[in-house]
Amino acid sequence: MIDLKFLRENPDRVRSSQIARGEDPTLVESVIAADEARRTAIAEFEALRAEQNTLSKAVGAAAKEDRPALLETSKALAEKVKGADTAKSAAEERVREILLNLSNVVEEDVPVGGEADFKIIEHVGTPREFSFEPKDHVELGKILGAIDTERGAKVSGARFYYLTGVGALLEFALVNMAISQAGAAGFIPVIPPVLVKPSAMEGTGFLGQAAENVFHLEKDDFYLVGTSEVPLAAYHMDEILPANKLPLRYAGYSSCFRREAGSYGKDTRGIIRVHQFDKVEMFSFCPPEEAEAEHRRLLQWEKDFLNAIEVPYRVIDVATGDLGSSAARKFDCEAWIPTQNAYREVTSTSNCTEFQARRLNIRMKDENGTRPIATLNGTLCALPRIIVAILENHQQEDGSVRVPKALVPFLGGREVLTPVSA
RNA sequence: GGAGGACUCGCCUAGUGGCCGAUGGCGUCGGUCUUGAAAACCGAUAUAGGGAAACCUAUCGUGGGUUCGAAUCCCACGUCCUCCGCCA
Repeated sequence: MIDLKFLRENPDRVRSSQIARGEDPTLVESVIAADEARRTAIAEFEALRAEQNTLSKAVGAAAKEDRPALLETSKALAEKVKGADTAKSAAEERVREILLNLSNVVEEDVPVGGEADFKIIEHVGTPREFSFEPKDHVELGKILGAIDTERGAKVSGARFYYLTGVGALLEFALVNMAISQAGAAGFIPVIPPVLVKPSAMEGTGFLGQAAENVFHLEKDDFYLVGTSEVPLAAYHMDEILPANKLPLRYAGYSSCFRREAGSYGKDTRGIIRVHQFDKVEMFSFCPPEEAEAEHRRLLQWEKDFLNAIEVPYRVIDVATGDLGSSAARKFDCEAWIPTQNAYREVTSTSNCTEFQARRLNIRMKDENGTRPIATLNGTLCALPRIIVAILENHQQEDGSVRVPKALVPFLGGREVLTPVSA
């Protein structure tokens, strides 16, 4: 949710942000009009209410014989107050409704355009030249006894999989490596709930344009989170955080669930796009004026992790039209996937400024009083995709896979993953 | 799932229809005293909204209701605690 006052004072900023995103700029006018109506309604209600309050006091103080007359007027007034109250609530609700449909205001130098209009910030590492025909991760997963997509489909359907043997071990190793890296950077490790109430889902902005991609348990009105960003952001819902504790950084490890509606036919092979996967996510609460710097730090930690697993990747500045509604800016890291001859998104970091915090009613307190706080998130390690990147980039001709140096200690000293006998 | 009990301003607490935005203590902040500190004493100490301002309005777990008037009465829900049953 963007700030009403900011919108009132900078309608043009908001309008151009909406246009850059390819979203409706006329919402700005709607909010301003609704806000006018709201303020009028509030003034009316409050005037009546004040009158009623004084009158009510008079009733209590009045002599017995004067009461009936006073009660007469009071009763009539009570009716009016009720009406004005309803009108006020409706007007406020109206403003909120429109406000919730407005996306966050994008940062000034974000590239404008759609999904394809991202700007490449840098390339790190060079795609390897293979002296043999590289196998894809599905095949490697089979050879290593690490990934079983067939049985995943048998048991749960398309886009499900089992990680087995060395595949499961690889997940544990990567999670431990991620958590230990995060811990060194001051993140508090967290294992959050993955079923959340609508308020948490809505507060983080996932019930808007992203709604079709979340699993909903209708009977119990729970949502399955698509990322631990949700329970991490909502962790401090309705709280005021003291400034001297900021930035507060959390590293959440959880399963993530995504319906992948509208992606039929995309990435149907393998575990690039699945309904359920595990992820270590960084989340940060910090003062708004530090958000941009914090965003850069999150990006750096993502790069550190990718550097540690020794895969080539590039960093892109995601274009306005491809940002989530909460994000003012987003950087993606895309790892090189040899068999696709392409860079594919493996991590992503967003600066949500005060947008999420305002919806979740999270504020900070310093000597100048309470004010909104900024929230940021970034993927440290999305398991399946990182596993894909490792298997495909470090494979050897015989189907074995070299373990990146940094990961070796987390795999009990194992330096190579070797094919299991058939 | 069943039976009870609780929920008040950072914490603890007073408050059963108008004098209550709300008592007192603790904590915190400022001051007096002191070389400094402690103690003692004095004072301050919620949030949001409307208004140019004076000031006004809302908030006692949440939402409804009764009433001229609700922290206080009624209903529903939520959370926590205790006991019973079931269970990884």
